[in-house]
Amino acid sequence: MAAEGPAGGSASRSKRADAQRNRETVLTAAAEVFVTSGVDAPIRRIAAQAGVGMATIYRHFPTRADLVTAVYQHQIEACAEAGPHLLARAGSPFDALRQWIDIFVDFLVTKHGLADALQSDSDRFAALHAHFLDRLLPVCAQLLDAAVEAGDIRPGTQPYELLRGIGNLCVGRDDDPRYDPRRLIALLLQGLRPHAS
Amino acid sequence: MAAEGPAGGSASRSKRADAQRNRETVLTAAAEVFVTSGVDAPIRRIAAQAGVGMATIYRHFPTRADLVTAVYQHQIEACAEAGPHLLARAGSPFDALRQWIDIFVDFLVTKHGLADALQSDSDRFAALHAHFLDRLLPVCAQLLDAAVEAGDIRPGTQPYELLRGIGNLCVGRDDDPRYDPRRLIALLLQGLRPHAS
DNA sequence: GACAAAACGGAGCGGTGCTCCGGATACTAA
DNA sequence: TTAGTATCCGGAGCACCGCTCCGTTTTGTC
Repeated sequence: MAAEGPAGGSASRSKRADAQRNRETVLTAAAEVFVTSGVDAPIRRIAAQAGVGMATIYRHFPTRADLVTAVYQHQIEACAEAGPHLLARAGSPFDALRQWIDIFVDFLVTKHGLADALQSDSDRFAALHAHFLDRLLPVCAQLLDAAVEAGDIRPGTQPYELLRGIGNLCVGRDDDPRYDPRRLIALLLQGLRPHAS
Repeated sequence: MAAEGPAGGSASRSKRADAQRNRETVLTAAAEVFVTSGVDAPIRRIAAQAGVGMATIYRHFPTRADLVTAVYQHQIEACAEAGPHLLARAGSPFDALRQWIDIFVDFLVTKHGLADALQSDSDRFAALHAHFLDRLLPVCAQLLDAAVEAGDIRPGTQPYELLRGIGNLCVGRDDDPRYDPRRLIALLLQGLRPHAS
C-alpha cells in the first residue's frame, strides 16, 4: 500500500522501461509456445523462447493463470463484447445465443488445452477460471435471459452451468474426427427449447 | 510364447506366490490412495501405502492406465452388464438409456479425477480411454439403437460422441454446488428426443 | 540344501515448478 | 557527465515427479 510512483500511469506503464519491454516479449513468446505445446508448456521453454530468465516470467505473471489470461486477454474481451452486439444484430435472441456460443467454442478449441485448463481439477488455473467467469458469465446470462424472455428457451437454466458445460464439452483431444463438441452443444441447445407438447 | 507352467491357471494366477500377493496389495493400496488423492496420485505414494517398491508397481502395471483400469475393473464391468439388463427391465428403451447413463455418471463423479483422466489430452491415459470404449461403447450403441428403433429419440447420434460428451460433462471439480453434470446431461437427452413440430 | 529363475527395492536420471540472491540495468539528481 | 540507488534480471538450486536399472532377496524345484 505504499504510495505509487510519480504520475501513477495506467496499469502496466508505471514500471521501468526494460521491464515493460520484457513483459511484451514474454507475452509474444508465450503465445507462440502455447500454439505448439499448449498452455501447459514448461515455463523454461517459454523463457528460452523469449530469451529471458524464468524469474522474469514469474515476476510479471506470478501464476500460470495470469500468463494465460494476459495472452488471451484480447480474445476474451472480444468474446465478451460480441454478446450485446449479437443480441442487437441477430434474428432472434436464440440465434444470438447460438452464435455467441459458436464464437466461444471456436475460441476454446483453437487453443490447445485451454478448455482442459479452464476445468482443471487442480487449483493451478483457478484465477483463469475466475477471469473467464467474471468477464463472460454476465454476457451469457444476458443472452440467456433475452432468449427466455422471447420464449425461445425454457427458463431455469443457470448461466454458470451452461457456460461450464460448454467448456467441458470442448475438453480433450481436438483432432478426433469422431468427436465434434459443436454437435453436442447443438443438442444441448435443442434441449433448452420449450417442449412442443 | 514360451510354454506355460504346470496347470496353467487363469490370467493372473500363473505367477509366483509373492508376486500374486503383491499385485493384490498394490491394487488395494491404489484404491485407497485414489479416493483421497485422485487417480493422478504419485506412484511413490501408492508404493509407500502398499509397502512395496515403485518397480513392483511398474512391473505389474506398466502404465498408469493399467493400474487405474485394474482398480476399477469390477465397476466398469458392472456398468457394462447393466446395459442389457436395463433394456430388458426398464419401461422403455429411452428410460433404459437414461438409467444407464445415470449409472455411468455416478461411477465417474465418485472417482476423483477419473473423468479428467479419461478425456486427458495427454497420452498417459490412452489405454484407459481405450478400455472404457471397448467395454462400454457397444453397450451404449445398443441402448441408443433400441431407443431409436422405438422412436424415443432421433437417429443420427454417434455412440462415441455421446459417451465422450457425457464423460466430458463430468470433468472438473465435483464439489461445486453450482454445477451438476446430471442436469446438463438431462438437457442433452432432451435434445435427442424427436422434434414434436 | 543347492541352484536358477523370478521378483523385489530403492538409488539414480531427466524433467518440471518455483525461489533466492548476486549482479546488471535503467532512472534520478547533482 | 557522473554517482547513486531502486528496480529488475538471470540462472543456480531445491523439491517433487515419472520411470529405469541393477544388485539383492525370495520362491519353487531337484
